Amino acid sequence: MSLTLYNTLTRQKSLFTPLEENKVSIYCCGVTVYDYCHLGHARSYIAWDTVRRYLEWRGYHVTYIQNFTDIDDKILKRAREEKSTMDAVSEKYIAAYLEDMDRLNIRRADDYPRATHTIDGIKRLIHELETKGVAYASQGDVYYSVRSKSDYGKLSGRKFEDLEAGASGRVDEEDSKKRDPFDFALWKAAKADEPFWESSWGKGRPGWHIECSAMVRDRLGDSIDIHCGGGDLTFPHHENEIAQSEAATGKQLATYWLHNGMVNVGGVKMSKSLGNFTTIRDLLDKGKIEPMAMRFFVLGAQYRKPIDFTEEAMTAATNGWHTLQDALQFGAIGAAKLGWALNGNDQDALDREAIESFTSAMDDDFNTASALAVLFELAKGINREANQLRHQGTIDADSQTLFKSWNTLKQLAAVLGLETDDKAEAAALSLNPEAIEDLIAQRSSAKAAKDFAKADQIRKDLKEQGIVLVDQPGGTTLWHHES
RNA sequence: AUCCAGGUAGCCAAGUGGUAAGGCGAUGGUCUGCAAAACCAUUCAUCAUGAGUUCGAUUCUCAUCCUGGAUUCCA
Repeated sequence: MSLTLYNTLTRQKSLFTPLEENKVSIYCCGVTVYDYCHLGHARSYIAWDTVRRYLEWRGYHVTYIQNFTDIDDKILKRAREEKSTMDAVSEKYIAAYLEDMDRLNIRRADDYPRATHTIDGIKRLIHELETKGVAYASQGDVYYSVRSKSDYGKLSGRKFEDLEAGASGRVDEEDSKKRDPFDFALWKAAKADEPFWESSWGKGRPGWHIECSAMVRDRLGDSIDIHCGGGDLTFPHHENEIAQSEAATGKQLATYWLHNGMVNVGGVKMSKSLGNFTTIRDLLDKGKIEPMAMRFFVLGAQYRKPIDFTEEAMTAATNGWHTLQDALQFGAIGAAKLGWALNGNDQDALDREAIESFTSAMDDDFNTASALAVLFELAKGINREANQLRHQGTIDADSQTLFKSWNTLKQLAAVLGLETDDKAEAAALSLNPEAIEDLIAQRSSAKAAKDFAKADQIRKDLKEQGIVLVDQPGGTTLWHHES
């Protein structure tokens, strides 16, 4: 089996071959920190987190770098609005970003470089481009000369004629400083009351695209394996990154370019500028959806496809996740009633067929939707046995076989970042079984005396503590933890 | 307008040159004093439209229509 992925650069799926055997370097375009993250950001970073987890599970040693853009017009605007400073605004939203992503079980990057911490690298890169004659200074600004690069447009599939068609009628205030309207800024002269850095071109700050080129080089080198980000960054951002980096180094910037599809609302892209966004913390804090259900929602479609955000979809995702969650939490029940030893290191007890199906789904450009079907197959078997155990006190399957299914499910779900809260599980299991049995006995007496009000009250009380009672034929009552 | 991606059951969503995974929902059933939950079963697809290639296409090619993204900050 071999991993194949869709490369925006070549417009087709191709075999994944890292530059260095068993090692993968990933650079992911991060957020501009001037506001809280919305579902669109969640989708993107859940997708890349899953890619990273899968590659590691596949045996690669992954280095994952993601930047924060902390110098930008919108941050400055926000700072003025909040009567704050650029730094304070950045810090606030970086902290918020990390909080949100932690809740979605998105693992922290190996490093989070920031534009403002990479000024030297940025200036050095611009100087190199100037020396090579592909960049020029103009009234305190520095521009990249797009036409100096013969393969400009190779990532987005654009030709200059296409660009001209789209640019017609648009007049940029910077145009007077540019030699060509398609040239873009590497360095911008400082405006009054804005933060700036000293440079040989005068006081100023970096343009948007250059920071990523500099940070990739600084942290990962001239060439990396995977560069990823939202599909809306393909042009001009990633196109320009390629232009700058490759002009400077003469080497290919990234072998694979991966782009995730957008989250739509009512058929239109969710975006801050349109104002049709719902923040992650709003969804999570208001109990509209659980973190893992949000993750499940995102994983329900292949990462390149657009997905629609609707109330209905949130409900469906929640219900779907609960089905998997039930099966995942069966481990605790298995330990309590079937004597399973959960030491978290059961590499041998795995369902090979399921592992293979899962791997072949994920090997095909990270097809999480298809991979989830494998999880549901496993969950189905587990939940059926769980039902037997709850209702009859026994299971049909062999305990070891069942353990194998559960163990496989647990591992594969973790590869997708779908994990249950073990602490809550443990807390629930710590309730005293004797006390529960005692209450069940009281309820049985009440039922025998036709005092159904009392019987229902006992059942209700237990329910509030997470204990569900199931009456059996013949008068016995089994109980289990709510999952 | 140009470039890119896509149009699969009530909804979401995989996939394949030989008539199509999975999830959600719905319906019925098991169980029960009544429930709830869970489990079991079942239901619905001329795979956007037209043409072409082929023994055969939903899957390949072309055209058309529709949707989204990009061309301006954007995950």
